[in-house]
Amino acid sequence: MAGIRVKWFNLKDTFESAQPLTFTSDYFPEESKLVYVEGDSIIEVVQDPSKPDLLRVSGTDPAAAEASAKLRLRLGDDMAAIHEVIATDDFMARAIAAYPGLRLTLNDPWEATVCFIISQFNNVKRITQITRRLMDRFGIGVEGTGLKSFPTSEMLSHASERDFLDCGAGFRAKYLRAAADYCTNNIDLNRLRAKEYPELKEELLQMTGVGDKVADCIALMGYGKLEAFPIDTWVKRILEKTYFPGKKMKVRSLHEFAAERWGALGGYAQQYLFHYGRNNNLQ
DNA sequence: ACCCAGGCGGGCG
DNA sequence: CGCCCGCATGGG
Repeated sequence: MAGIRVKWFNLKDTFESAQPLTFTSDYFPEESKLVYVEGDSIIEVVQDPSKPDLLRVSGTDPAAAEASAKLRLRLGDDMAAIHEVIATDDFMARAIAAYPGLRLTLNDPWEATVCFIISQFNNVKRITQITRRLMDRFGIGVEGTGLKSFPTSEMLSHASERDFLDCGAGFRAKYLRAAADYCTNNIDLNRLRAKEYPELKEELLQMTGVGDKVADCIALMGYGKLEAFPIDTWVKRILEKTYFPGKKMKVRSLHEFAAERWGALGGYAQQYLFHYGRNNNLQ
């Protein structure tokens, strides 16, 4: 296994940045290893601290494993160019300097939908907990391992609200129930890949339990629409404190501000704001 | 005990 | 429309 050459990529920071990858896969710090399920096989990605610019990727089919890692970890992104565009001020420069290897990830649209429905009014630990229970209970085991695949919408369409409650979903159980039915019977999330961001977001907003923030998260991390700029409580607080001190801003205004400032790379700017702000206790 | 967490839908003015 | 409120659950 030759491995993949990377620059400005940090597996651990990326894994820890509260993306669907965080909720659905395992990271082993002592081995600097990410393990996730792709279809019916296991993919392992290792970033040895002594050789951080060479990723070792393994799987049943080595070529397919590398292709998967490149896609899901967005290894083709030109981070030097992205850093340059989103480093609009000192705050962003500090965020980039703190986590220069932080990347967005590309996740399955349905997985992203489930993860971010669960994420509302919730915390990262519990989002992970609920997601793992769903996988454990409704996913399909991968042969020779203890891991399970992420259940499809069809598989979850057979789950009851009680089942989701038992996984700890709380008031989001009815949203998950509705989404599983909707994505099985009324819409094919994979068919939305061809749509541009504004139209895609409109489609996603049709789902009960998917509002402005969750729709942007799905667009960004499920479809790779880099202009999407999810505004959650953290991002809102950080934007207000950094760019509008003393003011309380409306989400609508902040969307306009972000679009103006970071444009087509708003999603990356948001991920750096979020991760840096959250990990450095900026409020 | 009390507070909050990657928000959303519904109801009211 | 915009604003306000309740909401399940579990960890700090």
